[in-house]
Amino acid sequence: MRESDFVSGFARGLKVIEAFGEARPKLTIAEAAKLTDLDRATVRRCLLTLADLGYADYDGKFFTLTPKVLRLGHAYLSATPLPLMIQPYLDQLSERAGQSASASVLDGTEVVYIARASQKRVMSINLSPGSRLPAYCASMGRVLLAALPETEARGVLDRSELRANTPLTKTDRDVLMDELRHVRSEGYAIIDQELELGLCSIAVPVENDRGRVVAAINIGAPAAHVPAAEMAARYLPLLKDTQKALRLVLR
Amino acid sequence: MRESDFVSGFARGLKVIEAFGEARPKLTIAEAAKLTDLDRATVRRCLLTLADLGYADYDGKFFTLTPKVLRLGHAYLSATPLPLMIQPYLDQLSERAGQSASASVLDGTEVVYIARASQKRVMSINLSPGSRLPAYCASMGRVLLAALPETEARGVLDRSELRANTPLTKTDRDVLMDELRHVRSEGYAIIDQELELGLCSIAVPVENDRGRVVAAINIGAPAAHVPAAEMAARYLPLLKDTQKALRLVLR
DNA sequence: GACATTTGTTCGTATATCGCACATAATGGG
DNA sequence: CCCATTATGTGCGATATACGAACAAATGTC
Repeated sequence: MRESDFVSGFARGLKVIEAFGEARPKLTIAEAAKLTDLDRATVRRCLLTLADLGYADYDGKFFTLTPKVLRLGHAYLSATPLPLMIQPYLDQLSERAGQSASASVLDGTEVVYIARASQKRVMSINLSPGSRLPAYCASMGRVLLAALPETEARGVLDRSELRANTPLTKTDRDVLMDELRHVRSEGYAIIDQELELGLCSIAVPVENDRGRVVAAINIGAPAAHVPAAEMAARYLPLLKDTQKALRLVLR
Repeated sequence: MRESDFVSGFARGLKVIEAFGEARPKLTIAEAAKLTDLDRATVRRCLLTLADLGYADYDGKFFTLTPKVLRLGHAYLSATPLPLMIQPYLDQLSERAGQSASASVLDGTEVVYIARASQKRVMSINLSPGSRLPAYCASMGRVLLAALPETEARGVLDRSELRANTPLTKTDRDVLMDELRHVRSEGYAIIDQELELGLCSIAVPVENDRGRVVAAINIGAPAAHVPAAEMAARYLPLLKDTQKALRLVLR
């Protein structure tokens, strides 16, 4: 691609949108400029553009995103067959398991939730389509990383900031690579409170009809209710059923 | 705002993202150009920019969005406390009712889903955060419009294209204004197959602790299973409970 | 297989945008 | 209340981008 085929104004604008998030519901021009590392004048123009288009509100001091930005994510969710296809299977899976079930894909070092069927809420973390978790300590992340060639998986881990979210979190890259090999041979991954104390999850890859891994699905359960050791016995058959059904319908 | 404070390259790019959707998972440059009414060369630059940033894939012919675009919508969902706060209540509501429950806010003439807890799939329409429905014929839309000053509500209706989605759809603006007054006095709205044949729904407003309406929640059910006349008796108490709980936690 | 049509790509130029520097306005501590 | 600090707004030259047209490549039609 030639350099002139790149619209930097567009790229800058997207960066500004992403500056909003978690702990930053409202931003001033200067804050957004710092977060995006762009010139204040540029950020200002982007924010005013967003406001003009109805993607943001401006009270003279703070900018806040409006629900209209959901159109952008929705463009993906409704345009991509995957979330649409998976959702009903996820609903059924969640119901049969009596626990929350989710589906995700890998994006860089993170897993991105593309669909979710939640049972009662057990996690402190709120998850919805678009939510992201670090891949290295999530069950679906392990499964998706295991599906990559070793060198690529290693690359992702190298780029990941390996934090010990709990005392149980595995943070050694070599240990994690061993774990991925284990996941690959077993066909599923179990996370025992590595992300959050009290939470276990089990995931399997979702393959299309050509055997390519296109996503992962998981079931999460409170450790108090379902010890990690029991996760496989209780939920693996259900997950495998869903996996099998999906393989037949995903092209 | 001065004209020079508008980044048209950014605006064009966003338009290109929104060109993807429902029936358009993959677009060629020419298709996207037609849909956005932009020059082919311009669209091409936007799409190549998206691909370069990882928001899109390009196989030489078709462009498809990647899960990375979910970051954009997620910037709103995670930046805005509302969806996060509501989700667990919605999950509980859905479970108790045994039907899908949703939350939405008003954006122009449409309601935008900000959270959803789906039970088995009963609707032909696929709904997820970011999905939009015309406000005039949706239960949450009625409730949200009823919360506006009369003149504003009327303004929204004037700007709405009132289509008769089914024989039961109310499309007369005066009839709708009467309906809004009724909704306001009763504190809930029921839609009997006005959006889609076979689908009923009931909604109540969600107020914060200062009594301001900040969203709406609803329960949808198949008309065959739950006639419109029974909606209130079956689900209004549950909705009112949730409404009351939310009023206490929303600031 | 030749022709018509559509689609993708390149290029020159008019125009819009960027980033800087400066002006102005708000904020906050002493 | 003043001054230091930080944030916002604006004019301008250098630079990047959009447009339209022309060309190249692919696709579809007969």
